[in-house]
Amino acid sequence: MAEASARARRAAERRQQILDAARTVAEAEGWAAVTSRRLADVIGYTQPVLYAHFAGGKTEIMRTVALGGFTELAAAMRGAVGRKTGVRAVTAVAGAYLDFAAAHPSLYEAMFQLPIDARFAQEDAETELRSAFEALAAVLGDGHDETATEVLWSALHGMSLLERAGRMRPEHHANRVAELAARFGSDHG
Amino acid sequence: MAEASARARRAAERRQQILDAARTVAEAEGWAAVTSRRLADVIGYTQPVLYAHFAGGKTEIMRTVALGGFTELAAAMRGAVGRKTGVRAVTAVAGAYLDFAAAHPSLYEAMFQLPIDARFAQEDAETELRSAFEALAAVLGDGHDETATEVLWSALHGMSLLERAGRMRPEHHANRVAELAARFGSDHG
DNA sequence: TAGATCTTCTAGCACTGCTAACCTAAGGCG
DNA sequence: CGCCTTAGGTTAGCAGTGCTAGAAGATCTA
Repeated sequence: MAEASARARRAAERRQQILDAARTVAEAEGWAAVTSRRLADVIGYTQPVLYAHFAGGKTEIMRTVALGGFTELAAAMRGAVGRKTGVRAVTAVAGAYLDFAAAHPSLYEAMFQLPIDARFAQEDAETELRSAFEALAAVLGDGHDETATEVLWSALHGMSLLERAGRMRPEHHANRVAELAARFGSDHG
Repeated sequence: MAEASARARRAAERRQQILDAARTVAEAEGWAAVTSRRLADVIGYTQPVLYAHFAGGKTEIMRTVALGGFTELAAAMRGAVGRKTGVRAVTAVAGAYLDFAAAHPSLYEAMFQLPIDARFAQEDAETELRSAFEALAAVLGDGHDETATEVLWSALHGMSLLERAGRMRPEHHANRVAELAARFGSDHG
């Protein structure tokens, strides 16, 4: 028993090591640099060990990293909003969202570029995704169905990607957030 | 001279062949299937021929395909809007945009996932990009600076990606377009 | 017809994700 | 204690990727 749990613990530790390595390398050099040989090197083992912990290979590793990202994003949004309401709440959540995407571009990429196969506005979605969606829905206040939240999410997602891709004028970042908050912070039929 | 132009014409034809092949294969099987060997096969030559026409390799081929996509997108948006104004114009342009993205997912992917290195709201941007941006700006009417257009573009871009990724409820597509039009079709300080 | 040039191919490099087969070290048990 | 099973790790290799150097072939020029 003690042996078995020790075994399991060591396995869990290495599993976490792999995830940490993947995220670290990805953030530093992009996902293209996250190769199986590279990860094996970082954790001090050889390639096939990765497949012992993640049968799905690189894809499953990315997916796991991505789910952790949703948890972090949800926390960041909730922390930024606090007890604010209306335009101020939307401004806060938008700022937190865009800051998160800008600070962890590779993590964000894994979260959205990857087919995680789940809708946000759906009860049986992964709890990580659902939690992030609800943090966003909260700022729109009552009287709004989930459609409005989907649209707000769309705008934030698109903006973060276009800003990162250099398609938006960087000096107008604050203006865009204000514009967005004005259009989503007050009511519309 | 006639020989030289014949030579040039044949080169241009093969160049176009390569672009067509890339787009066809990409639309059918995704960009991962667009390999240099595959393209060479389709046009009936061997790999190195591709590099004679596109020194930048696969990246340059994708970039060229992408620029053509912007021209098509701009035309689709202008055609859909016609002489409409206000909420009806935004609805039309949003519909055209999202339809385009849904109809040509791989082309759209190349247009935005690739670092084309240009901002939309910028005078010296590639004319293809600039044209598409202006088609979008037109529906917002006068009295709006380019910030509002950037935000609208963000929302459309994000929505098209999230719908394609399966993160949005498909049956609420029309609701999202209506929601978006309501928030962008009327004035806001 | 001889020579220069332009075009195309063969062959191969260094890399990718992934896997089969072997080898070794540890744990369970008579 | 010593055997035997099993889990964990390794080496070696497959099929595929983008890309390129150098040889061979076709075509136009003089």
